[in-house]
Amino acid sequence: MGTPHPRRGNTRQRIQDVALELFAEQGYEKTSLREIAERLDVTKAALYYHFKTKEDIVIGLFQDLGRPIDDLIEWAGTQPRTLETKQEILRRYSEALRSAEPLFRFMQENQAAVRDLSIGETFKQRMIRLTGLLREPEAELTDQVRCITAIFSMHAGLFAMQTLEGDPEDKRKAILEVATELVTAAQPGSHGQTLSPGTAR
Amino acid sequence: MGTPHPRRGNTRQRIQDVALELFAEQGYEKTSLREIAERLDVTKAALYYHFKTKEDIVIGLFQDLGRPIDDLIEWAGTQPRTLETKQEILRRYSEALRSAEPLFRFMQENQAAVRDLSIGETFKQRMIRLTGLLREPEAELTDQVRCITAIFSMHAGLFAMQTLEGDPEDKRKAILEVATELVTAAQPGSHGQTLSPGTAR
Amino acid sequence: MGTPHPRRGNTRQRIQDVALELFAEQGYEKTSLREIAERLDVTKAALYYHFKTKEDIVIGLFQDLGRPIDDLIEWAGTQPRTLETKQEILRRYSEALRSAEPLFRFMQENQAAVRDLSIGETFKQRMIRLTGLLREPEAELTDQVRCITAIFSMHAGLFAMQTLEGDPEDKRKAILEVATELVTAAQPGSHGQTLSPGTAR
Amino acid sequence: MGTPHPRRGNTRQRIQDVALELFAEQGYEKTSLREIAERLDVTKAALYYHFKTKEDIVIGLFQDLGRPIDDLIEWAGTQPRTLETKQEILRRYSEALRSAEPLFRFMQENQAAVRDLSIGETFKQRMIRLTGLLREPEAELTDQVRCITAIFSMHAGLFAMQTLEGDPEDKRKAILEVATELVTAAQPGSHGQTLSPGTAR
DNA sequence: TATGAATGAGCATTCATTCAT
DNA sequence: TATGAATGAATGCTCATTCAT
Repeated sequence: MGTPHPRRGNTRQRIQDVALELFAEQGYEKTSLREIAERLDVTKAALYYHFKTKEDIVIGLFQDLGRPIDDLIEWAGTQPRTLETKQEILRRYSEALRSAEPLFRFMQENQAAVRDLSIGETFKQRMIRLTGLLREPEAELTDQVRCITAIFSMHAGLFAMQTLEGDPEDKRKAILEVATELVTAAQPGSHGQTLSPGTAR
Repeated sequence: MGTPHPRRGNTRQRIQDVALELFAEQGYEKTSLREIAERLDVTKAALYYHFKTKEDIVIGLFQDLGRPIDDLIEWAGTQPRTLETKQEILRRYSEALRSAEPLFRFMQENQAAVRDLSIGETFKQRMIRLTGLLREPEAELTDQVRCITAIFSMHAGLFAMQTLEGDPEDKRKAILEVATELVTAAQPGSHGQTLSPGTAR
Repeated sequence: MGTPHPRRGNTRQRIQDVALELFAEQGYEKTSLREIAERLDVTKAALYYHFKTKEDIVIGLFQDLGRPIDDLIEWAGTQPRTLETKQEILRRYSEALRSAEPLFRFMQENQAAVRDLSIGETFKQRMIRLTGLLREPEAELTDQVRCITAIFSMHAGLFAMQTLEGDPEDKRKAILEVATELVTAAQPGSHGQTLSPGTAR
Repeated sequence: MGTPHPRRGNTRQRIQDVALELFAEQGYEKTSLREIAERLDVTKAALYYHFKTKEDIVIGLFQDLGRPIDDLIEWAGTQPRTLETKQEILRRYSEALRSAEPLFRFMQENQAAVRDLSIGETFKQRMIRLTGLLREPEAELTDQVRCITAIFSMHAGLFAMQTLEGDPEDKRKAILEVATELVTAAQPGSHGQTLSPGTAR
């Protein structure tokens, strides 16, 4: 009675949407399957038809939304390790983050929880590979720190910059500019150079 | 001394120690009071003699270990907003982080969980005040980003730099140097300046 | 032939085969329809096309495989209550057990579960009728025990004799011999007789 | 209100009592902790204060009630392997069964379920050791079967003999007598002997 | 002759918390 | 300064079953 829910074929997608929303908003552990189910007006058992476990939902999200990062890493692996490549990596990473913001906020804010989900290690490996593409293992420690900071400043952007007023897109560009600057300064032979005004677009 | 229950009367302290260790290691939600009690070889009820709730343990930790940050902020409020002050803030912050590493790792990795603990907001306010002391509200967006990044790169240091080999103390100094550089570059009138080699100690 | 789905149209049979295998191996309650379906590479719903309920699968098994016992009882009812008849009953029962071993092991090891399946009572009645054909109600208590033991020693053979080394068929014959001996000793007027070497084949 | 249940100190015992009763009556899997708790008028959580898992309840029962069998086996191990010893083993086993009847009925009727409880293997080992004390490994197959049957006829007594009318104690003695007879007949050098009237008491 | 999608009831287990002693 | 015993509420998950297609 009422609307007796016609078996819509998009339930799996809807579960993922709601789950990500709640995970990002309240945290992974605090979000119960009951809550997700209720919000979708289905039973918990329905969730289990589509996903084998709660963790499986996260895996699904990661596979669907984490793809751009994988692509980026793969692409970067084929490029020469030039400064230009590194700058392009940052540019693309910035965009990838924007397109999957909730997922990354979720990972960022639930590191402890995510750590013992199967994807925790996967994700960590990705980040290591990504930073590995930016830093030169033989460079000075500070330069390596610059590169890693470049990446993580972008993550910080997901929440720490909320305090800043201004158009989100402007902020994103500013963050990218600073990150680019850091990577540029870390480039071998660039020491003592002028901080270039940046070329982020 | 040397007994399994050294120096009676310090149970409160021991609870905090074990709790912080477990919170940082496994996450706040995943750590149960049963686990803490077992590890201390007391009953759960004993925990409740010393702390009113689970959240209360965190509050206690924060009051005891978060103090240096409070002091830092208060001190900074009395100083002139010069570049030197900002550099000194970073220096002190770096040290504060080192001395309370597990607490900060815990906060960092459990943001979602901490957010709806009473100290969540408190902590957020502190960070806002802290970044407020570094950045100039009228400065360009990129400069503000530089300042915020300076702070958060230090947080990232708590885990992201594990991938880097080298003495932890060396890494800390390198991170501080980069942060200092960022804040320096953000200083009004410094644009186009040479990146100074840094003065972190 | 030889394909994973040999001879379409025999699904009902295949369900019974797999179900019995799993029921005997893991127990009735521990075996879920999901498991059966997965092993057959069909959906749970398919099972419901062939059987109205889980219990129905057991009923089906019983009807198909329990038949020899029914036949045996019916046949025995028409025979004179002589010692020879009783010996023949044991011989036939031994063979019936062998031919439907998994079913009997299942019943043996899941008595509690089977008890509140509709066939539980049916099965019990059969056993009562069967022992009724061997024992003489007016005989001494020990003689009655001998007869009942004769039957149940054969059930024990389904698992308890695993510990014994030797060819299964040899064991079966030995069990039959002992059972025959018991029934023979229970025969009115046989007391004080020599234990005959047995005539089991 | 009503009788606000004074914290009685015997809850653990009461749990075991009710659990065994229900396990024996309805089966292990079919008996839920909710049911046990309700029957005791406590919450499920209270059960978990006393037992770590459902399985743990069974383990507790086994430790408390299975003791006599352990004692018997240990005692038997110290005795000479004479016919008299074997007869005494049967006598004691018969009594042990009587004193822990519900536990054994439970094991008997829930073999499948018990098999993958930790005590399943334990129990099996006990039975193997027990039968090992009766049979002579070098004897003929039929003699070995006789010995194993002797033991298992007693188990059968727990349910199969319900059909027999008569005082339970009389039945027990009759079963013991038949079992004794079987073991006696299996004794080396006894072949062709007269079936002795038995000496069970 | 099946499947895809779902349900309702239930289960074992865990948790933070309470309170009399 | 603790403990023993318990609770109420929740959680993730599984199961047999249904039904439209």
